[in-house]
Amino acid sequence: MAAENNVSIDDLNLTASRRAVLDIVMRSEKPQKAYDILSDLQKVIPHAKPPTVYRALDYLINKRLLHRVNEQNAFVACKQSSKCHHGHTHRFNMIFTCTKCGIIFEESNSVLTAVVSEMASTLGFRTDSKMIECPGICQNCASEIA
Amino acid sequence: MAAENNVSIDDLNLTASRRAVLDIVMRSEKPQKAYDILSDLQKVIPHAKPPTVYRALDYLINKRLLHRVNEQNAFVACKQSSKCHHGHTHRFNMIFTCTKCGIIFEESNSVLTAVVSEMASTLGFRTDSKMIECPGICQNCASEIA
DNA sequence: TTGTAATATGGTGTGATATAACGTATAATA
DNA sequence: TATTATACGTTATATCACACCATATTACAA
Repeated sequence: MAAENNVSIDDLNLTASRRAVLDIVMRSEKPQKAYDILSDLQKVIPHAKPPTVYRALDYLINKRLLHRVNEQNAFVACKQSSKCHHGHTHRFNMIFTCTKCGIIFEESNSVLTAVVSEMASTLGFRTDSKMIECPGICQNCASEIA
Repeated sequence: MAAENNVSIDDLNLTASRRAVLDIVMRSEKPQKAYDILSDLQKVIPHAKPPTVYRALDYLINKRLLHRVNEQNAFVACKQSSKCHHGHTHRFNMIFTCTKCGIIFEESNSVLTAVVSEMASTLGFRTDSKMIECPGICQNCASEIA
């Protein structure tokens, strides 16, 4: 397969499909569904199939560039990784997910990190991803309901 | 439909299928998948179909008897509800989920509750379910890998 | 330069998860 | 009784995810 156009920085092998998937996800505020990503991807890589997307997503998640939002079966750019590498990766990030509109808020917090770390270690539990999810309703949707 | 066998306590309308689904989920330590629940359910209600299970699950989750574990697409009995109603329902419960074996640990903690409540209210975010998920690897699986 | 291992991709198919839609039955109540 | 709300039966389909096998590319050692 032609790999002349790959970009490799920082141990990152961004092939055409990986770069395209990363672009698609990063361009959106809200988490993107795999098959929506596929539709967009096919505009650039017409022969792309579901495995094309899932492989790229797996790779990018492993590289900590994307998160999977389990509550939505969807994928979003990692705020921390995309902005900087200021050494905050040991912190826990809370993802508040709106079950109405799908908007998410990703927040890091030292007290959160401390308490979750302690709970996990008490259980002998290893927490690799440092991503926590909390479902709920965002302010916007809450006001529309009321 | 015959509803003579329904049990209604505490505003709870436990029809045959709901009671059976609740039993199936409560009998297991680990979260149960919907189609596994369906298989078990069909031993009691042979004509049960996927909607039968999902309707019962929705109902039981709304009544706070079950949780959905998003990381696993599976369902588990709520520790708090099944044991008692000691007024701890305002607390946040963390569900640590092992991505290897599927075991979960549900823990409540006042510091966690305080910090998450504060983060949520800063964002104007309403957190109804009070369930937070944190994926990782349990001690057992971690030792097997090593 | 050839062999080989590691990685990435193409393409097919299918397993696993979830719900829409429509009709019917029952229960509660005006 | 008529009306409404709720629950259920059933069919079909939508959605999500990956196993599998073949092929292509790269890097590197022999």
